[in-house]
Amino acid sequence: MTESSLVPGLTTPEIADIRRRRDPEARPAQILDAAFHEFGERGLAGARLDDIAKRAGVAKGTIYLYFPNKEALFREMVRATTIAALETAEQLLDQGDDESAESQLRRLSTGWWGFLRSDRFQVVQRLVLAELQHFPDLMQFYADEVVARGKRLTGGVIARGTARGEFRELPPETAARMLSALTMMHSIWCSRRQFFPTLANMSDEAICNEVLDFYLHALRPDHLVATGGASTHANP
Amino acid sequence: MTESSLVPGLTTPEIADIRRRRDPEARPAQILDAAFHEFGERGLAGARLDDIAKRAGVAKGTIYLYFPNKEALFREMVRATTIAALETAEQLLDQGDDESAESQLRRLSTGWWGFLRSDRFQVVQRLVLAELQHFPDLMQFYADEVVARGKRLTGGVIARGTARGEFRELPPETAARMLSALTMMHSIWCSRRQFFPTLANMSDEAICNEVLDFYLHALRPDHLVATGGASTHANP
DNA sequence: ATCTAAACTGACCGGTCAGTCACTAACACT
DNA sequence: AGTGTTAGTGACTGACCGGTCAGTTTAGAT
Repeated sequence: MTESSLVPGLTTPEIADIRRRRDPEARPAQILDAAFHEFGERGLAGARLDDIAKRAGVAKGTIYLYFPNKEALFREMVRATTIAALETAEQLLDQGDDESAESQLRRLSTGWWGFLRSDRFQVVQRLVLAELQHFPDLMQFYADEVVARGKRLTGGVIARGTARGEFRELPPETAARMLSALTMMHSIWCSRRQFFPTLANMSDEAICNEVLDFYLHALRPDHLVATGGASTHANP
Repeated sequence: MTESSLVPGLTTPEIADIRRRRDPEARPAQILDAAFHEFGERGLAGARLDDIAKRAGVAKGTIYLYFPNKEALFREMVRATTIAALETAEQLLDQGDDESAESQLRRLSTGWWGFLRSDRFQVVQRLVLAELQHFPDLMQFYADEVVARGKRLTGGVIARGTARGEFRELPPETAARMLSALTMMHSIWCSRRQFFPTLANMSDEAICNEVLDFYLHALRPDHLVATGGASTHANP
């Protein structure tokens, strides 16, 4: 903006391409990206379209070329982010079939944890908790596509572990839900680390391991005598 | 408003007391109560002072007699609700010292669960997750007064259990945090029951028990052979 | 009855912001 | 160069809402 191509006919095509070339295909993603930031920071009511436009590097009017109104932009933002997040998560699906269920679960959970801790997911999670009650269809979408899918995946691994006698008898759905609860809540707390003394001086990885150790202990068959080993007792 | 006391001199004192008596002392609580509803529903930016006033049965101006502005009202609302919630929770403190740690923990957690599931707490929780990042001092207050206090209480019981050999060796802080994570996340999910098929047809009590059974299993000493018993396997 | 202070009211003001639209810029062709 | 089409702009509008304040009502004192 400060320096401009004052000699229109003379600007080399490359430069012109870079800074002025119109690329309508790219616009929606650009706007959604900015919306992601602003909605994440301020929520639906608090975010201003002017700010979203500024961040996206377009005029406010341009937003309305691609989205009918603020609410639709919000919906699309949640949808798009959720889907993008899912694609990331899906890459965890590569199964090591001959692994023990425990190590498979550890691998899966560690990947999942990385995903939970990503910026994008933190924002989506906050929005889901704060605002999605007013958008039942979005909530349903999220519940089906994120929650149910994740639960099915984890549940499968656990069922396999139970069948192999690695884990105790427990409905896979329940077991999966418990793992979800532990990891999701910890990921929420992690993003507020400053306020929780104990978490403040633990690394993300350490927290993930602590959760997993705890969780796997709860899955151990009653009759098995676990002889120490996996537990981490590092602490203040 | 529709029917009025048109004969001022004749209204009996009692009736006058009931419907027209001014009671300035009561106003803040009344307003806070309405604010609780509206902020809980719409968030800080989304709630309208006109609506809060209407719900409180006062004029908008009256709010400004007791609170300097919207933000202060929000802060006070969170503070007041948190404190009220704490007082409720504190009543759980009556200790049964000779109980087993397990049954004490169960009693404590069941009470705590009831608290988590209350309307007031659900709202506070949503607000904490959604907006308290913008109010670091409130967040700190919440972390210290609610989270830390709760953790200390639970941690104490667990430490006692560990000392008595009922529970395995595990930092009480960690153990308390795991219980928190399980119960809080489940209470959040419960308030969105419709979207989670499995939870939809479980009672609050059943969910609480499921969580506790799972949790206590994770606390069992490695060398102990638990012979079934407490697990609930009711399921679709 | 009259007066006063305190409590309360709600029309109003001014700033903010979602949404609009008349206009301009860039490209794609002849 | 000329013309049509598509993409993009940003000043503007009107609704909305936080905050104010001149005025009204009430409780109680005299």
